[in-house]
Amino acid sequence: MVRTSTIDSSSRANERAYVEIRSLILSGEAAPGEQLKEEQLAELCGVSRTPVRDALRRLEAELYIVRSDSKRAFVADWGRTDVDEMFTLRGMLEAHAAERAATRLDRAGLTELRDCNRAIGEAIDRPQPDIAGFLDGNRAFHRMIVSAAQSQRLTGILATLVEQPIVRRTAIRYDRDQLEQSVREHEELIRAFEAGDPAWARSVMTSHIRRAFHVFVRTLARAER
Amino acid sequence: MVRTSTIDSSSRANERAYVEIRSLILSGEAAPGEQLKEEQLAELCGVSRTPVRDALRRLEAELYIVRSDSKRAFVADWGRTDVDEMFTLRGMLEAHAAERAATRLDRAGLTELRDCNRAIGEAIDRPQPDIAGFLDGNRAFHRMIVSAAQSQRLTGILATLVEQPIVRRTAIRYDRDQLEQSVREHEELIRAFEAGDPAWARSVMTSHIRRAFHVFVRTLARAER
DNA sequence: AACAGACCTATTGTATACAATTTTCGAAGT
DNA sequence: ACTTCGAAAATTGTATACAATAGGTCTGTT
Repeated sequence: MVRTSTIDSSSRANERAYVEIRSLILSGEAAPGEQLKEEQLAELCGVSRTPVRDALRRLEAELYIVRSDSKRAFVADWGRTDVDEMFTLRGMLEAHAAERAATRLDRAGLTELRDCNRAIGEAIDRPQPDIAGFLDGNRAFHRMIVSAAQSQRLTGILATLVEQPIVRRTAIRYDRDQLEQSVREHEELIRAFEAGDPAWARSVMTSHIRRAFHVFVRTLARAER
Repeated sequence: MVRTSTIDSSSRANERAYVEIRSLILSGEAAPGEQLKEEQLAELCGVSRTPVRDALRRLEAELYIVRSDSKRAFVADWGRTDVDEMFTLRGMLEAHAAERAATRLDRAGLTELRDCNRAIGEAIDRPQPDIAGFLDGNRAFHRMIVSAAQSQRLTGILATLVEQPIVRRTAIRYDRDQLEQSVREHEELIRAFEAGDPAWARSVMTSHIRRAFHVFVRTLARAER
Protein backbone atom coordinates (compact mmCIF):
# COMPACT_ATOMS: atom_id res chain seq x y z
CA MET A 1 0.00 0.00 0.00
CA VAL A 2 1.32 3.38 -0.96
CA ARG A 3 0.25 5.45 2.00
CA THR A 4 -1.50 8.02 -0.16
CA SER A 5 -2.90 9.77 2.89
CA THR A 6 -6.13 7.91 3.45
CA ILE A 7 -8.90 10.10 2.14
CA ASP A 8 -11.32 10.32 5.01
CA SER A 9 -14.90 11.35 4.86
CA SER A 10 -15.25 12.09 8.58
CA SER A 11 -14.97 15.63 9.75
CA ARG A 12 -14.18 14.36 13.22
CA ALA A 13 -10.55 14.65 14.13
CA ASN A 14 -10.62 11.65 16.44
CA GLU A 15 -11.96 9.47 13.65
CA ARG A 16 -9.32 10.74 11.28
CA ALA A 17 -6.63 10.03 13.84
CA TYR A 18 -8.03 6.56 14.50
CA VAL A 19 -8.06 5.59 10.84
CA GLU A 20 -4.67 7.08 10.20
CA ILE A 21 -2.94 5.43 13.13
CA ARG A 22 -4.57 2.09 12.50
CA SER A 23 -3.39 2.14 8.93
CA LEU A 24 0.12 2.90 10.13
CA ILE A 25 -0.05 -0.28 12.16
CA LEU A 26 -1.75 -2.45 9.56
CA SER A 27 0.63 -1.39 6.83
CA GLY A 28 3.55 -2.20 9.06
CA GLU A 29 4.88 1.32 8.73
CA ALA A 30 4.76 1.41 12.50
CA ALA A 31 6.63 -1.74 13.40
CA PRO A 32 5.52 -4.09 16.18
CA GLY A 33 7.03 -2.99 19.48
CA GLU A 34 7.56 0.55 18.28
CA GLN A 35 6.56 3.33 20.64
CA LEU A 36 3.77 5.64 19.54
CA LYS A 37 4.15 9.16 20.88
CA GLU A 38 1.07 11.30 21.13
CA GLU A 39 2.65 14.50 19.94
CA GLN A 40 4.32 12.85 16.98
CA LEU A 41 1.04 11.22 15.94
CA ALA A 42 -0.80 14.50 16.41
CA GLU A 43 1.53 16.23 14.04
CA LEU A 44 1.29 13.39 11.55
CA CYS A 45 -2.51 13.50 11.55
CA GLY A 46 -2.70 17.25 11.60
CA VAL A 47 -4.74 17.39 14.79
CA SER A 48 -4.05 18.13 18.43
CA ARG A 49 -3.17 15.53 21.02
CA THR A 50 -6.70 15.36 22.39
CA PRO A 51 -8.25 13.38 19.52
CA VAL A 52 -5.07 11.31 19.25
CA ARG A 53 -5.46 10.18 22.82
CA ASP A 54 -9.03 9.28 22.04
CA ALA A 55 -7.95 7.20 19.09
CA LEU A 56 -5.24 5.48 21.12
CA ARG A 57 -7.77 4.39 23.73
CA ARG A 58 -9.86 2.78 21.04
CA LEU A 59 -6.89 1.09 19.44
CA GLU A 60 -5.86 -0.16 22.84
CA ALA A 61 -9.26 -1.74 23.36
CA GLU A 62 -8.94 -3.39 19.96
CA LEU A 63 -5.52 -4.81 20.81
CA TYR A 64 -3.65 -2.88 18.16
CA ILE A 65 -1.54 -1.27 20.82
CA VAL A 66 -0.43 -2.16 24.30
CA ARG A 67 0.67 0.08 27.13
CA SER A 68 3.73 -0.09 29.27
CA ASP A 69 3.46 0.16 33.03
CA SER A 70 3.77 3.90 32.70
CA LYS A 71 1.04 4.36 30.10
CA ARG A 72 3.26 4.69 27.10
CA ALA A 73 1.77 3.21 23.94
CA PHE A 74 3.46 0.61 21.76
CA VAL A 75 2.42 -1.21 18.62
CA ALA A 76 1.29 -4.66 19.75
CA ASP A 77 3.89 -7.30 19.13
CA TRP A 78 2.42 -10.72 18.42
CA GLY A 79 4.58 -13.62 19.41
CA ARG A 80 4.01 -17.20 18.34
CA THR A 81 1.93 -17.79 21.46
CA ASP A 82 -0.33 -14.84 20.74
CA VAL A 83 -0.91 -16.00 17.19
CA ASP A 84 -1.79 -19.42 18.49
CA GLU A 85 -4.28 -18.02 20.96
CA MET A 86 -5.78 -15.75 18.37
CA PHE A 87 -6.42 -18.51 15.87
CA THR A 88 -7.80 -20.83 18.51
CA LEU A 89 -10.25 -18.28 19.84
CA ARG A 90 -11.17 -17.14 16.40
CA GLY A 91 -11.79 -20.72 15.32
CA MET A 92 -14.00 -21.35 18.31
CA LEU A 93 -16.02 -18.20 17.90
CA GLU A 94 -16.37 -18.31 14.14
CA ALA A 95 -17.42 -21.95 14.32
CA HIS A 96 -20.10 -20.87 16.74
CA ALA A 97 -21.10 -18.10 14.35
CA ALA A 98 -21.32 -20.54 11.43
CA GLU A 99 -23.43 -22.89 13.50
CA ARG A 100 -25.90 -20.15 14.29
CA ALA A 101 -25.83 -18.78 10.77
CA ALA A 102 -26.83 -22.17 9.37
CA THR A 103 -30.31 -21.84 10.83
CA ARG A 104 -30.64 -18.11 10.24
CA LEU A 105 -29.42 -17.41 6.72
CA ASP A 106 -32.21 -16.72 4.25
CA ARG A 107 -32.22 -17.03 0.47
CA ALA A 108 -30.95 -13.47 -0.02
CA GLY A 109 -28.10 -14.02 2.41
CA LEU A 110 -27.04 -17.18 0.62
CA THR A 111 -27.02 -15.36 -2.69
CA GLU A 112 -24.83 -12.67 -1.22
CA LEU A 113 -22.41 -15.27 0.07
CA ARG A 114 -22.24 -16.99 -3.30
CA ASP A 115 -21.65 -13.69 -5.09
CA CYS A 116 -18.97 -12.74 -2.63
CA ASN A 117 -17.13 -16.02 -3.00
CA ARG A 118 -17.37 -15.76 -6.78
CA ALA A 119 -15.73 -12.34 -6.56
CA ILE A 120 -12.95 -13.84 -4.45
CA GLY A 121 -12.47 -16.56 -7.05
CA GLU A 122 -12.17 -13.98 -9.80
CA ALA A 123 -9.68 -11.92 -7.83
CA ILE A 124 -7.25 -14.83 -7.62
CA ASP A 125 -7.96 -16.40 -11.00
CA ARG A 126 -5.51 -14.33 -12.98
CA PRO A 127 -1.80 -14.42 -13.80
CA GLN A 128 -0.94 -12.32 -10.76
CA PRO A 129 -3.47 -13.00 -7.98
CA ASP A 130 -5.02 -9.85 -6.49
CA ILE A 131 -4.22 -10.36 -2.85
CA ALA A 132 -5.86 -7.15 -1.67
CA GLY A 133 -9.02 -8.19 -3.50
CA PHE A 134 -8.84 -11.61 -1.89
CA LEU A 135 -8.46 -10.05 1.56
CA ASP A 136 -11.36 -7.68 1.10
CA GLY A 137 -13.60 -10.41 -0.25
CA ASN A 138 -12.57 -12.81 2.47
CA ARG A 139 -13.27 -10.29 5.17
CA ALA A 140 -16.66 -9.52 3.66
CA PHE A 141 -17.47 -13.23 3.45
CA HIS A 142 -16.67 -13.90 7.08
CA ARG A 143 -18.36 -10.73 8.20
CA MET A 144 -21.58 -11.81 6.49
CA ILE A 145 -21.56 -15.07 8.35
CA VAL A 146 -20.88 -13.47 11.69
CA SER A 147 -23.58 -10.95 11.04
CA ALA A 148 -26.01 -13.70 10.05
CA ALA A 149 -25.35 -15.30 13.43
CA GLN A 150 -27.20 -12.33 14.90
CA SER A 151 -25.20 -11.88 18.05
CA GLN A 152 -23.99 -8.38 18.76
CA ARG A 153 -21.47 -9.39 21.33
CA LEU A 154 -20.00 -12.11 19.19
CA THR A 155 -19.64 -9.59 16.39
CA GLY A 156 -17.85 -7.19 18.68
CA ILE A 157 -15.44 -9.73 20.05
CA LEU A 158 -14.60 -11.18 16.67
CA ALA A 159 -13.97 -7.73 15.27
CA THR A 160 -11.10 -7.31 17.70
CA LEU A 161 -9.67 -10.70 16.75
CA VAL A 162 -10.03 -10.59 13.00
CA GLU A 163 -8.93 -7.10 12.09
CA GLN A 164 -5.41 -7.81 13.10
CA PRO A 165 -2.20 -7.41 11.15
CA ILE A 166 -1.67 -11.14 11.49
CA VAL A 167 -4.66 -11.98 9.35
CA ARG A 168 -3.30 -9.84 6.56
CA ARG A 169 0.13 -11.35 6.80
CA THR A 170 -1.35 -14.81 6.65
CA ALA A 171 -2.99 -14.24 3.29
CA ILE A 172 -0.05 -12.38 1.87
CA ARG A 173 1.91 -15.59 2.18
CA TYR A 174 -0.76 -17.80 0.61
CA ASP A 175 0.32 -19.38 -2.68
CA ARG A 176 -2.14 -20.00 -5.48
CA ASP A 177 -3.11 -23.47 -4.29
CA GLN A 178 -3.87 -22.17 -0.83
CA LEU A 179 -5.95 -19.33 -2.18
CA GLU A 180 -7.95 -21.74 -4.31
CA GLN A 181 -8.35 -24.12 -1.40
CA SER A 182 -9.77 -21.26 0.61
CA VAL A 183 -12.40 -20.63 -2.05
CA ARG A 184 -13.31 -24.32 -2.14
CA GLU A 185 -13.78 -24.32 1.63
CA HIS A 186 -16.04 -21.32 1.33
CA GLU A 187 -18.04 -23.28 -1.23
CA GLU A 188 -18.45 -26.17 1.14
CA LEU A 189 -19.49 -23.76 3.85
CA ILE A 190 -22.18 -22.43 1.54
CA ARG A 191 -23.37 -25.98 0.86
CA ALA A 192 -23.66 -26.56 4.59
CA PHE A 193 -25.70 -23.36 4.90
CA GLU A 194 -27.92 -24.40 1.99
CA ALA A 195 -28.55 -27.66 3.78
CA GLY A 196 -29.28 -25.71 6.97
CA ASP A 197 -26.99 -28.06 8.85
CA PRO A 198 -25.41 -26.37 11.89
CA ALA A 199 -23.05 -29.21 12.76
CA TRP A 200 -21.71 -29.36 9.20
CA ALA A 201 -21.25 -25.60 9.04
CA ARG A 202 -19.43 -25.58 12.37
CA SER A 203 -17.09 -28.33 11.35
CA VAL A 204 -16.21 -26.83 7.98
CA MET A 205 -15.54 -23.47 9.57
CA THR A 206 -13.34 -25.06 12.23
CA SER A 207 -11.24 -26.75 9.56
CA HIS A 208 -11.12 -23.60 7.49
CA ILE A 209 -9.66 -21.48 10.29
CA ARG A 210 -7.44 -24.28 11.48
CA ARG A 211 -5.93 -24.72 8.04
CA ALA A 212 -5.23 -21.00 7.84
CA PHE A 213 -3.46 -21.30 11.16
CA HIS A 214 -1.15 -24.02 9.96
CA VAL A 215 -0.38 -22.19 6.75
CA PHE A 216 0.55 -19.18 8.80
CA VAL A 217 2.73 -21.10 11.19
CA ARG A 218 4.53 -22.81 8.35
CA THR A 219 5.25 -19.57 6.52
CA LEU A 220 6.19 -17.91 9.79
CA ALA A 221 8.77 -20.59 10.45
CA ARG A 222 10.05 -20.15 6.91
CA ALA A 223 10.27 -16.37 7.34
CA GLU A 224 12.16 -16.68 10.60
CA ARG A 225 15.00 -18.78 9.36
CA MET B 1 -25.32 6.86 48.52
CA VAL B 2 -23.80 9.73 50.41
CA ARG B 3 -20.95 10.16 48.06
CA THR B 4 -18.37 9.41 50.69
CA SER B 5 -15.82 9.65 47.96
CA THR B 6 -14.64 6.13 47.42
CA ILE B 7 -11.25 5.99 49.00
CA ASP B 8 -8.97 5.53 46.07
CA SER B 9 -5.33 4.85 46.07
CA SER B 10 -4.70 6.22 42.59
CA SER B 11 -3.64 9.77 42.24
CA ARG B 12 -4.71 9.66 38.61
CA ALA B 13 -7.92 11.47 37.95
CA ASN B 14 -8.89 9.23 35.05
CA GLU B 15 -8.56 6.15 37.25
CA ARG B 16 -10.64 7.78 39.96
CA ALA B 17 -13.29 8.67 37.41
CA TYR B 18 -13.22 5.16 35.98
CA VAL B 19 -13.70 3.48 39.33
CA GLU B 20 -16.31 5.97 40.41
CA ILE B 21 -18.42 5.74 37.28
CA ARG B 22 -18.17 1.98 37.12
CA SER B 23 -19.37 1.69 40.65
CA LEU B 24 -22.31 3.94 39.81
CA ILE B 25 -23.26 1.45 37.13
CA LEU B 26 -22.57 -1.72 39.11
CA SER B 27 -24.48 -0.45 42.12
CA GLY B 28 -27.42 0.37 39.93
CA GLU B 29 -27.35 3.98 41.07
CA ALA B 30 -27.08 4.84 37.40
CA ALA B 31 -29.95 2.89 35.93
CA PRO B 32 -29.68 0.97 32.65
CA GLY B 33 -30.56 3.22 29.76
CA GLU B 34 -29.77 6.36 31.70
CA GLN B 35 -27.73 9.01 29.96
CA LEU B 36 -24.33 9.81 31.38
CA LYS B 37 -23.32 13.40 30.82
CA GLU B 38 -19.67 14.26 30.91
CA GLU B 39 -20.00 17.49 32.82
CA GLN B 40 -22.25 15.99 35.43
CA LEU B 41 -19.86 13.07 35.95
CA ALA B 42 -16.93 15.45 36.10
CA GLU B 43 -18.54 17.38 38.90
CA LEU B 44 -19.49 14.19 40.70
CA CYS B 45 -15.92 12.88 40.56
CA GLY B 46 -14.35 16.24 41.31
CA VAL B 47 -12.28 16.24 38.14
CA SER B 48 -12.50 17.95 34.78
CA ARG B 49 -14.17 16.47 31.73
CA THR B 50 -10.90 15.31 30.21
CA PRO B 51 -10.31 12.34 32.51
CA VAL B 52 -14.02 11.59 32.49
CA ARG B 53 -13.96 11.19 28.73
CA ASP B 54 -11.00 8.88 29.15
CA ALA B 55 -12.88 6.78 31.63
CA LEU B 56 -15.95 6.66 29.41
CA ARG B 57 -13.92 5.28 26.53
CA ARG B 58 -12.66 2.48 28.70
CA LEU B 59 -16.13 1.72 30.02
CA GLU B 60 -17.40 1.72 26.47
CA ALA B 61 -14.81 -0.87 25.47
CA GLU B 62 -15.85 -2.97 28.45
CA LEU B 63 -19.50 -2.78 27.44
CA TYR B 64 -20.63 -0.93 30.55
CA ILE B 65 -21.90 1.89 28.41
CA VAL B 66 -23.14 2.26 24.86
CA ARG B 67 -23.22 5.29 22.63
CA SER B 68 -26.06 6.74 20.65
CA ASP B 69 -25.62 7.69 17.02
CA SER B 70 -24.53 11.10 18.18
CA LYS B 71 -21.91 9.94 20.67
CA ARG B 72 -23.96 10.41 23.78
CA ALA B 73 -23.21 7.85 26.47
CA PHE B 74 -25.82 5.66 28.11
CA VAL B 75 -25.63 2.95 30.74
CA ALA B 76 -25.82 -0.34 28.83
CA ASP B 77 -29.24 -1.89 28.98
CA TRP B 78 -29.13 -5.68 28.76
CA GLY B 79 -32.15 -7.27 27.22
CA ARG B 80 -32.98 -10.95 27.40
CA THR B 81 -31.12 -11.52 24.13
CA ASP B 82 -27.96 -9.87 25.39
CA VAL B 83 -28.00 -11.94 28.55
CA ASP B 84 -28.43 -15.05 26.47
CA GLU B 85 -25.47 -14.17 24.26
CA MET B 86 -23.34 -13.28 27.22
CA PHE B 87 -23.90 -16.56 29.00
CA THR B 88 -23.40 -18.57 25.81
CA LEU B 89 -20.11 -16.91 24.97
CA ARG B 90 -18.97 -17.03 28.54
CA GLY B 91 -19.80 -20.72 28.73
CA MET B 92 -17.88 -21.44 25.59
CA LEU B 93 -14.82 -19.47 26.62
CA GLU B 94 -14.71 -20.58 30.24
CA ALA B 95 -15.12 -24.20 29.17
CA HIS B 96 -12.12 -23.71 26.94
CA ALA B 97 -10.25 -22.14 29.84
CA ALA B 98 -11.10 -25.08 32.10
CA GLU B 99 -9.95 -27.53 29.45
CA ARG B 100 -6.59 -25.82 29.17
CA ALA B 101 -6.28 -25.38 32.91
CA ALA B 102 -6.72 -29.12 33.45
CA THR B 103 -3.33 -29.82 31.92
CA ARG B 104 -1.60 -26.76 33.32
CA LEU B 105 -2.61 -26.47 36.97
CA ASP B 106 0.13 -27.51 39.38
CA ARG B 107 -0.15 -28.64 42.99
CA ALA B 108 0.03 -25.10 44.33
CA GLY B 109 -2.71 -23.93 42.01
CA LEU B 110 -4.97 -26.77 43.08
CA THR B 111 -4.43 -25.88 46.70
CA GLU B 112 -5.36 -22.30 46.00
CA LEU B 113 -8.54 -23.39 44.28
CA ARG B 114 -9.47 -25.64 47.17
CA ASP B 115 -8.85 -22.86 49.70
CA CYS B 116 -10.84 -20.44 47.66
CA ASN B 117 -13.81 -22.74 47.37
CA ARG B 118 -13.64 -23.48 51.08
CA ALA B 119 -13.85 -19.73 51.73
CA ILE B 120 -16.90 -19.53 49.49
CA GLY B 121 -18.48 -22.37 51.41
CA GLU B 122 -17.87 -20.58 54.69
CA ALA B 123 -19.33 -17.34 53.38
CA ILE B 124 -22.66 -18.96 52.65
CA ASP B 125 -22.72 -21.41 55.55
CA ARG B 126 -24.28 -19.07 58.05
CA PRO B 127 -27.77 -17.94 59.03
CA GLN B 128 -27.66 -15.04 56.60
CA PRO B 129 -25.46 -15.96 53.59
CA ASP B 130 -22.78 -13.40 52.80
CA ILE B 131 -23.57 -12.70 49.15
CA ALA B 132 -20.78 -10.17 48.67
CA GLY B 133 -18.34 -12.74 50.05
CA PHE B 134 -19.74 -15.35 47.70
CA LEU B 135 -19.36 -13.03 44.73
CA ASP B 136 -15.79 -12.12 45.58
CA GLY B 137 -14.83 -15.73 46.13
CA ASN B 138 -16.58 -16.86 43.01
CA ARG B 139 -14.87 -14.26 40.93
CA ALA B 140 -11.51 -15.21 42.39
CA PHE B 141 -12.18 -18.89 41.72
CA HIS B 142 -13.02 -18.35 38.08
CA ARG B 143 -10.21 -15.91 37.62
CA MET B 144 -7.73 -18.48 38.88
CA ILE B 145 -8.92 -20.98 36.33
CA VAL B 146 -8.79 -18.51 33.48
CA SER B 147 -5.37 -17.44 34.56
CA ALA B 148 -4.21 -21.06 34.76
CA ALA B 149 -5.31 -21.46 31.15
CA GLN B 150 -2.40 -19.17 30.32
CA SER B 151 -3.95 -17.27 27.47
CA GLN B 152 -3.70 -13.51 27.65
CA ARG B 153 -6.30 -12.85 25.04
CA LEU B 154 -8.78 -15.23 26.57
CA THR B 155 -8.29 -13.46 29.88
CA GLY B 156 -8.93 -10.12 28.28
CA ILE B 157 -12.06 -11.16 26.47
CA LEU B 158 -13.52 -12.91 29.47
CA ALA B 159 -12.88 -9.88 31.65
CA THR B 160 -15.26 -7.86 29.54
CA LEU B 161 -17.89 -10.59 29.74
CA VAL B 162 -17.68 -11.46 33.39
CA GLU B 163 -17.42 -8.13 35.14
CA GLN B 164 -20.92 -7.20 34.17
CA PRO B 165 -23.79 -6.06 36.34
CA ILE B 166 -25.68 -9.13 35.17
CA VAL B 167 -23.33 -11.51 36.91
CA ARG B 168 -23.87 -9.72 40.18
CA ARG B 169 -27.61 -9.73 39.80
CA THR B 170 -27.56 -13.42 39.08
CA ALA B 171 -25.95 -14.30 42.36
CA ILE B 172 -28.02 -11.85 44.34
CA ARG B 173 -31.05 -13.91 43.40
CA TYR B 174 -29.49 -17.26 44.30
CA ASP B 175 -31.18 -19.01 47.20
CA ARG B 176 -29.25 -21.14 49.65
CA ASP B 177 -29.64 -24.35 47.65
CA GLN B 178 -28.31 -22.69 44.55
CA LEU B 179 -25.35 -21.23 46.41
CA GLU B 180 -24.52 -24.65 47.81
CA GLN B 181 -24.95 -26.28 44.42
CA SER B 182 -22.46 -23.79 43.04
CA VAL B 183 -19.90 -24.84 45.64
CA ARG B 184 -20.47 -28.51 44.82
CA GLU B 185 -19.91 -27.83 41.15
CA HIS B 186 -16.67 -26.08 41.99
CA GLU B 187 -15.68 -29.18 43.94
CA GLU B 188 -16.31 -31.39 40.96
CA LEU B 189 -14.31 -29.01 38.82
CA ILE B 190 -11.43 -29.37 41.24
CA ARG B 191 -11.70 -33.16 41.03
CA ALA B 192 -11.51 -32.94 37.25
CA PHE B 193 -8.40 -30.79 37.59
CA GLU B 194 -6.86 -33.22 40.06
CA ALA B 195 -7.46 -35.98 37.53
CA GLY B 196 -5.92 -33.79 34.85
CA ASP B 197 -8.85 -34.60 32.61
CA PRO B 198 -9.53 -31.75 30.11
CA ALA B 199 -12.77 -33.21 28.75
CA TRP B 200 -14.18 -33.65 32.23
CA ALA B 201 -13.21 -30.15 33.27
CA ARG B 202 -14.73 -28.67 30.13
CA SER B 203 -17.97 -30.46 30.62
CA VAL B 204 -18.35 -29.56 34.29
CA MET B 205 -17.62 -25.92 33.51
CA THR B 206 -20.15 -25.91 30.70
CA SER B 207 -22.85 -27.23 33.01
CA HIS B 208 -21.84 -24.83 35.74
CA ILE B 209 -22.25 -21.74 33.58
CA ARG B 210 -25.32 -23.12 31.89
CA ARG B 211 -27.02 -23.72 35.20
CA ALA B 212 -26.27 -20.18 36.30
CA PHE B 213 -27.88 -19.01 33.10
CA HIS B 214 -31.10 -20.86 33.76
CA VAL B 215 -31.25 -19.68 37.34
CA PHE B 216 -30.89 -16.15 36.08
CA VAL B 217 -33.54 -16.51 33.41
CA ARG B 218 -35.96 -18.02 35.89
CA THR B 219 -35.49 -15.25 38.44
CA LEU B 220 -35.58 -12.66 35.68
CA ALA B 221 -38.95 -13.97 34.54
CA ARG B 222 -40.14 -13.88 38.14
CA ALA B 223 -38.90 -10.31 38.58
CA GLU B 224 -40.65 -9.16 35.44
CA ARG B 225 -44.13 -10.23 36.35
C1' DA C 1 -54.09 20.93 14.98
C1' DA C 2 -49.97 19.69 12.31
C1' DC C 3 -45.85 20.73 10.35
C1' DA C 4 -41.56 23.38 8.99
C1' DG C 5 -38.06 26.11 10.07
C1' DA C 6 -35.36 29.15 12.82
C1' DC C 7 -33.70 29.94 16.90
C1' DC C 8 -31.75 28.72 21.59
C1' DT C 9 -29.79 25.33 24.72
C1' DA C 10 -27.45 21.27 26.06
C1' DT C 11 -23.79 18.26 25.08
C1' DT C 12 -19.87 16.61 22.98
C1' DG C 13 -15.38 17.65 20.34
C1' DT C 14 -10.85 20.11 19.92
C1' DA C 15 -6.95 23.04 20.86
C1' DT C 16 -3.89 24.87 24.02
C1' DA C 17 -1.43 25.78 28.22
C1' DC C 18 0.28 23.96 32.05
C1' DA C 19 1.05 20.15 35.70
C1' DA C 20 2.71 15.64 36.88
C1' DT C 21 5.31 11.83 35.86
C1' DT C 22 8.70 9.07 33.75
C1' DT C 23 12.96 8.49 31.38
C1' DT C 24 17.46 9.84 30.22
C1' DC C 25 21.89 11.28 31.03
C1' DG C 26 25.66 12.92 33.45
C1' DA C 27 28.31 13.95 37.55
C1' DA C 28 29.83 12.66 42.09
C1' DG C 29 31.04 9.25 45.28
C1' DT C 30 32.63 4.52 46.38
C1' DA D 1 34.37 0.63 36.44
C1' DC D 2 30.00 0.69 38.98
C1' DT D 3 26.36 2.58 41.47
C1' DT D 4 23.55 6.50 43.20
C1' DC D 5 21.61 10.64 43.03
C1' DG D 6 19.63 14.42 40.84
C1' DA D 7 18.65 17.70 37.31
C1' DA D 8 17.02 18.21 32.55
C1' DA D 9 14.30 16.49 28.79
C1' DA D 10 10.68 13.91 27.01
C1' DT D 11 6.17 12.19 27.58
C1' DT D 12 1.77 11.70 29.39
C1' DG D 13 -2.11 13.74 32.34
C1' DT D 14 -5.45 17.56 33.46
C1' DA D 15 -7.96 21.88 33.30
C1' DT D 16 -10.05 25.31 30.75
C1' DA D 17 -11.85 27.93 26.95
C1' DC D 18 -13.94 27.78 22.90
C1' DA D 19 -15.94 25.38 18.57
C1' DA D 20 -19.11 22.23 16.52
C1' DT D 21 -23.02 19.56 16.63
C1' DA D 22 -27.27 17.57 18.18
C1' DG D 23 -31.84 18.24 20.73
C1' DG D 24 -35.51 20.83 22.01
C1' DT D 25 -38.70 24.68 21.85
C1' DC D 26 -41.14 28.24 20.02
C1' DT D 27 -43.45 30.54 16.45
C1' DG D 28 -45.57 31.21 12.07
C1' DT D 29 -47.88 29.21 8.25
C1' DT D 30 -51.03 26.03 6.22
